[in-house]
Amino acid sequence: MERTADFVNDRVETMIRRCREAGMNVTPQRIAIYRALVGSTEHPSPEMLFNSVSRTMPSLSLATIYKTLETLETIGLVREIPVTGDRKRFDAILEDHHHLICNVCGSVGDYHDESLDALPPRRRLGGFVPHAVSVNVFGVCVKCREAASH
Amino acid sequence: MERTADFVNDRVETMIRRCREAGMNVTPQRIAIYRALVGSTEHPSPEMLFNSVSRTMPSLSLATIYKTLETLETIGLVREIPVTGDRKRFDAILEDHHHLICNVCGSVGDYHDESLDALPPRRRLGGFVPHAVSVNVFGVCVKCREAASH
DNA sequence: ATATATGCAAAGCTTTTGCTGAAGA
DNA sequence: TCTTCAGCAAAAGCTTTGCATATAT
Repeated sequence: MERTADFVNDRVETMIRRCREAGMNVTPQRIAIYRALVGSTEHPSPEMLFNSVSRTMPSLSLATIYKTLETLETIGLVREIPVTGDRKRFDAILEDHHHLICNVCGSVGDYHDESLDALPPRRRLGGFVPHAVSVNVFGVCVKCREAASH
Repeated sequence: MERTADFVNDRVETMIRRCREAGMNVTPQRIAIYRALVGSTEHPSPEMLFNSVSRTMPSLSLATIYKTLETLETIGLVREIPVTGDRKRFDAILEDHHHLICNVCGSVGDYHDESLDALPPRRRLGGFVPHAVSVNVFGVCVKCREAASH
């Protein structure tokens, strides 16, 4: 939870509206999972979400996390992000932005750059029809750099 | 196998040299797996490599594919590429290039663009030290577009 | 009241690991 | 000859699925 309460509440309201429009039930689990995801900047895995949400909702099951993420993905509220490694990672921020991926610890941070947002090739690429562009910058994050210098 | 024989042979020679330099044995399995990977443009998963290489080397095991990919990755001959989905995908082409990812069938194609190669932020990004940049363009590939129009 | 979702447990897949025999240097 | 590797089978880990109960509308 690293974003402002106003931002998160705004997004949650939208999410509730979109669920109703899609004819889906609005359950406490769905709200809590979405709230945790939209409030986080670490692009959590299902397990990370489970650990954080189940603190306040101890009956929550990991299966519900998976089902909810898939459901929210189908109505365009959540997306899986491309990463290497063993766990899936998700994002609830769908606006153009890019990712800083740490080669040491695997953390995924956000990175905003309008010059990159502008670069999506809107033209066709040899028959491939582009919809969206995602830039991954690989390197070493602040924490790992500091840890290495000790 | 979609690249020229000369290109592939060249890379395989380099790979053999690098293995020796690293004090590793050069086995038929390692050569065959690397050859299949460097000769492919589809960024194969371990299973895809297994299917293609075991045609000519029936005794090959999937475990060897995994072990070999990891070994080759540690000496910088291979890398895992960031994708969504259930399977890992690998690339033996380490030079700057980017990926066209099909939202329909999950295929991963190459995409070369010098203007993108130039954009890696060489400066630090708020403490994050960038090493490499990878651009993923999501969209619909030629095959899926054609299939959809029938 | 009815349709939908949750939670549990089991199953399914991909990936990893341990060990023994085989092969490279 | 000595070290490293391949293959097998078993284990481990993440994700999905089926079903009964609980909940949203």
